[in-house]
Amino acid sequence: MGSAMGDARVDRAGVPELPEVESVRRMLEPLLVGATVQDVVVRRRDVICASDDPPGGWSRSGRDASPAPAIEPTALRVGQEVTEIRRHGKALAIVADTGRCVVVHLGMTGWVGPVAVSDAGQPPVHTHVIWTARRAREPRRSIGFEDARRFGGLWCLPDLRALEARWSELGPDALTIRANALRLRAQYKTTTVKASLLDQRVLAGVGNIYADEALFRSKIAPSVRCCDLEDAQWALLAGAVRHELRLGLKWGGATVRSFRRPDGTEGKRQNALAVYGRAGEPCKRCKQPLSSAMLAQRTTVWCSHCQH
DNA sequence: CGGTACGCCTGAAGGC
DNA sequence: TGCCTTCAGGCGTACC
Repeated sequence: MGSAMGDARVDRAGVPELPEVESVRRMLEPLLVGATVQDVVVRRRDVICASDDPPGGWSRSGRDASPAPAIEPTALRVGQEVTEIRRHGKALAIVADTGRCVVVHLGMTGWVGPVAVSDAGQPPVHTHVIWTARRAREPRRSIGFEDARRFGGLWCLPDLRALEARWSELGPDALTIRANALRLRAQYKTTTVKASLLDQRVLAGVGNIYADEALFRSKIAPSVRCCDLEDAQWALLAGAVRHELRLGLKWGGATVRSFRRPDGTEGKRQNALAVYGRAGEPCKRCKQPLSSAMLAQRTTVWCSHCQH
């Protein structure tokens, strides 16, 4: 059935946060770097956004009905060679030797990887763009961008300068975030620490799951205002963010739900989550039932006994 | 500035 | 079993 044999399957149903995106990047690197693009098929044009949309932004108004994006969708043109695959926060960029690149956002259900063609020769329904590329002395490979819910998208940029400009509007990458960098960006904010962790302009890469997990690890309540945090707490928080993201990466980017390993067995990371999805269940530290509330428009779970 | 609500979209999961 | 509702989520806009 699938042509994805041998490749580490990352979670497709869970929500891609930084570890999931980094897992995809690492999986793509050996497949695409050094490969020459031989074909580009755009099966759904509206997943391709205009290059001047705001960073991390989805200009819905410019998607469905627009006759054509500002830049031709095939920024990764036939004949170009892929030189690298970058990541910043939750964004990926496939960079070509010409400097042109395609920024990929996975949204909620997005994925990039080998296309599993059906017996009838059809790619999965939600595979919207397919690049066929070939490295010297290797078979042709079809790599697809799929995204059932289409909260994700692709942006075609003309050069690396445009990529850097775009990413400079995001906060520092969460995987290597240092306490001072985080504190300097958020310490005077009157918003809650949870909202700031989710704000990609403050810190790039953290989503709802890892925000709650990092707050639990650092024993900080999600509703605390940034400006009320002590220096020591910023240090704890930055360390907890790095720790949780690295843990997620170690598990192959598994988050929750239908994480499957290449052999089809269930992943184990979901069992390792301390608070996310465990509202009402006992805290792993103090055994008191975990609290749950909407904060920053997100379901938030924490231990009111351990976190202050 | 911040906060709140809503929209986008589909599939999984739960209720009846 | 099958239909119906609810929920999940990143990130934008609109409005207070």
